[in-house]
Amino acid sequence: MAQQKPGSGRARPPGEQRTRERIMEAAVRLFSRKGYAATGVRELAREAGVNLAAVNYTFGSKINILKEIMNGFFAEYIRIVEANLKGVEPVEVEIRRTIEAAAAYVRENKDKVVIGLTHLPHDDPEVTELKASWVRRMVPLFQERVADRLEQAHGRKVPLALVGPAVIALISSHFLFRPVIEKVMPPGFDDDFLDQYPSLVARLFLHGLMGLAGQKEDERA
Amino acid sequence: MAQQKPGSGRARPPGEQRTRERIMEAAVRLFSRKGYAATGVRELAREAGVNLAAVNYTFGSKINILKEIMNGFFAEYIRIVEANLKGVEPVEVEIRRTIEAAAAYVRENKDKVVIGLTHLPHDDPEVTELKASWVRRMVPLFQERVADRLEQAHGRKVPLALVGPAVIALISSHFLFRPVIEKVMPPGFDDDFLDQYPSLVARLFLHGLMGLAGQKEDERA
Amino acid sequence: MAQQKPGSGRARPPGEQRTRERIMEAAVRLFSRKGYAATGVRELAREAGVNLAAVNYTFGSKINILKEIMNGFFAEYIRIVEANLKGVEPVEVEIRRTIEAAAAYVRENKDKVVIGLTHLPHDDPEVTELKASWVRRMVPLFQERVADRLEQAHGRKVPLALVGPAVIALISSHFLFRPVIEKVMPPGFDDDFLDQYPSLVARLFLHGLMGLAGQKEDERA
Amino acid sequence: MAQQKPGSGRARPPGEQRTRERIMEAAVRLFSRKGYAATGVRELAREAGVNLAAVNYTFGSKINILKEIMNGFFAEYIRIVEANLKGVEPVEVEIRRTIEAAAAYVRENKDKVVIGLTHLPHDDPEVTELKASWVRRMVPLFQERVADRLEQAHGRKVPLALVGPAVIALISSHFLFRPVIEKVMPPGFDDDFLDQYPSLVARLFLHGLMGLAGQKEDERA
DNA sequence: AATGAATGAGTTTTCATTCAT
DNA sequence: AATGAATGAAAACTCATTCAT
Repeated sequence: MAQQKPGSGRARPPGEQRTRERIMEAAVRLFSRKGYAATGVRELAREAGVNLAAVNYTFGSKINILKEIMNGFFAEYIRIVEANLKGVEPVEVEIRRTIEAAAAYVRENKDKVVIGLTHLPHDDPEVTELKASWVRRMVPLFQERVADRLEQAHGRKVPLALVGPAVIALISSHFLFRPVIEKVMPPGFDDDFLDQYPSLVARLFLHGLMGLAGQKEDERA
Repeated sequence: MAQQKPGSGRARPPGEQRTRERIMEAAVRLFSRKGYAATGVRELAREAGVNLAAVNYTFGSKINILKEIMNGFFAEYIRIVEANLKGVEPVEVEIRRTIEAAAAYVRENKDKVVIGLTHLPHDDPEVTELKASWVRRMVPLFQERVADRLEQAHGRKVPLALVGPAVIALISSHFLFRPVIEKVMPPGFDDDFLDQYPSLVARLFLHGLMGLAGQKEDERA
Repeated sequence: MAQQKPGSGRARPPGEQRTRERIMEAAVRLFSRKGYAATGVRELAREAGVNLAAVNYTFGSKINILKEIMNGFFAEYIRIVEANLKGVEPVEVEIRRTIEAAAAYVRENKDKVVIGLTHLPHDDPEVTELKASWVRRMVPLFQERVADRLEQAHGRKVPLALVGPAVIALISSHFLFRPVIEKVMPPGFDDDFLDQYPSLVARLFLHGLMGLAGQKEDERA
Repeated sequence: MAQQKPGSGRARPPGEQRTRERIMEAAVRLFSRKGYAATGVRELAREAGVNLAAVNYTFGSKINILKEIMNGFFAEYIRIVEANLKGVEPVEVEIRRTIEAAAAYVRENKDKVVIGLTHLPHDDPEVTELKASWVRRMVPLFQERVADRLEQAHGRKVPLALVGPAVIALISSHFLFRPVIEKVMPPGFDDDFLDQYPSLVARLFLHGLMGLAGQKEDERA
């Protein structure tokens, strides 16, 4: 029901098979601007330029669209982490590269990220479980390839419950506040800011992480 | 339809003027768990233990409850910043103290923070403007008391559009993911994690900020 | 409950006893513009500048305000008819004088008239009965002092079920359409139209009535 | 709240596309008895025998039903006027024929007429504008084909702001008061009254109009 | 495969009225 | 005598979903 048969050769106007894609694009746009709950299926269909019934016909139900968006986002995120945190180069180098890659991805997929971060269906067990299952895959990854190696190198434990959420929030924070930032900052402020974004974010986080892992000098706080 | 037998006036024991507070508390709880849009006024009234009509009677409309929560959160946040970033002690000391105070506040007001961070009425101009007006007050504060002083001290500009959102997202990130973390981490993982939380967060961010402001050594990235 | 004690000498700010009057005035204005059902008690209280509860406190219920307005209008209308249709002068003269007086009253009390004419509570037995009881007083009046005398003089019956409603509708018609007329006619169109109004209306109706009562010449129609 | 078990699609026997018509009929009945504002959508749906949501689904909103009724009434009214006031026969003949036709239409469509006459949304600009736009089409029609010709023939101007509203009010007046009349008159009073109605009304108004247009004998008033 | 018409359950908000003070 | 706070009921409308075609 969620998987579409691609080349069924039906007598439909060509280029019209894109119903599914158009709905997805509209959903990403709308969910990220108004939130999942505030977005109606009618509005979604209108924005996508498809028939109202096509939404449920294609995805089975509204919630499946959200799930698909989230799965796409988390899958790509974890792919980036796995591709860069291979454990063959120095931790610092790998971490920096990972964050830069993730930040670049986030920069190009602002909307999906905002959805993944802000959706709060803490009551809907299905969605919470979906999120949890992805996080369960990330925890050992971070534990082995970041936390353990940092502890070995610098002697301090870094708490996963802090840095795990922190990376993702840090990377996304600018885009989470984008609509407000645009109202407040002078136009053109980000002409090259976005170019530097991945590198800036990586430096910010990497230094923070090192500070967390290392130097005992700041114990009294 | 011409003769109506309506409600019967006040019913709960007199002196029970807590209606407003009870609605606010219920709203903070529900909005932070399900999001503003997904929370119905009915549910809100039930959770608060007040009459359905009391919600609109007291607040005029649902959106005003959200506005009040947000105003409360931002007002306190800015109060903390102003109280700690006075410009009399070394920047680093002030920054650390500010973040620790903010993190402690966030730890005690998880729900309000989550609401302020995740609500996405990027279409509702009133709410976006509310957020923007608070941010407009913060920008010069951060500029003068953090960015400028750091530039003087270490010679590098720190981009406000990055670090501004970053602090707030960093401080809140753990609580943003809390429901998922609880499903994934072993029970009891945070017995003293929360105690250390403000200090950990402060160290993480402060070192990151210093890395951003200082050492030119990592220019190629 | 509907009757107020006028000079009770209470220690209230002077000139403030006018609550009742202010509500009545506001009601006449609003009911005539939006209709009884579309006018809310809150709006009424706001327009009158009195407390919300004062409305029900003073009048017992919203419907009583309407009844009072209607009673006032019908009472004055019947008073005019009785005062002018005394049966001592020629019918034509009396009819003309009656209509002119009624039209003058209507001109000065447009709002009340519009209310009396347009309110449609055909389901609310109380209001229909109120209207009916006034009409029951008018029927014999018109029968004896107009219909019978015209029949004697000109030989034809004039149907009361036609001319009774007709007079009142005719007299009021201009004001019933006023808001539309104002949009359609050039400004200033009625600078002296309203002065002539009673006389014009009287002529229009009187001639019509005579045509109805008299000359057999137009039998085939 | 995340999984909803909603409605079950269409239920009534297929080919029963009468939903729209049934709603319209019920609306005409109810609006004319209780007024637009006092008629609830619930009641409307019940009376029409359709699902509650069907009302808004079919018409978009309650006000559109009213607009459609009014447009229908005014369109037919103007059609009658245009068909009969062609300017080829003597004015008197044409006027009489027009009024008789209009009165016959009104007699068969009492409810629509009552709605068109009594609805008072003098605040709702959309409805007032709708009325105004129809009246704007009538004004030149009456001016050229009635007022001008009468002035030529009898030498006196007839004020459009009086006679325009007057015809329509006169023709409709009996039905405006019908519910009251029925309570007051003896049963059976109108066994042939309604047959004669168009001809009576035409005579009443035509003579009135002539009186207005002609003989200077009653100048002092 | 695709859709127009419909559905039951829900939404937020407003209603006229009441009553303790 | 007057009113602020509250009430049950209903208002108009929208929801995601369904199903006959």
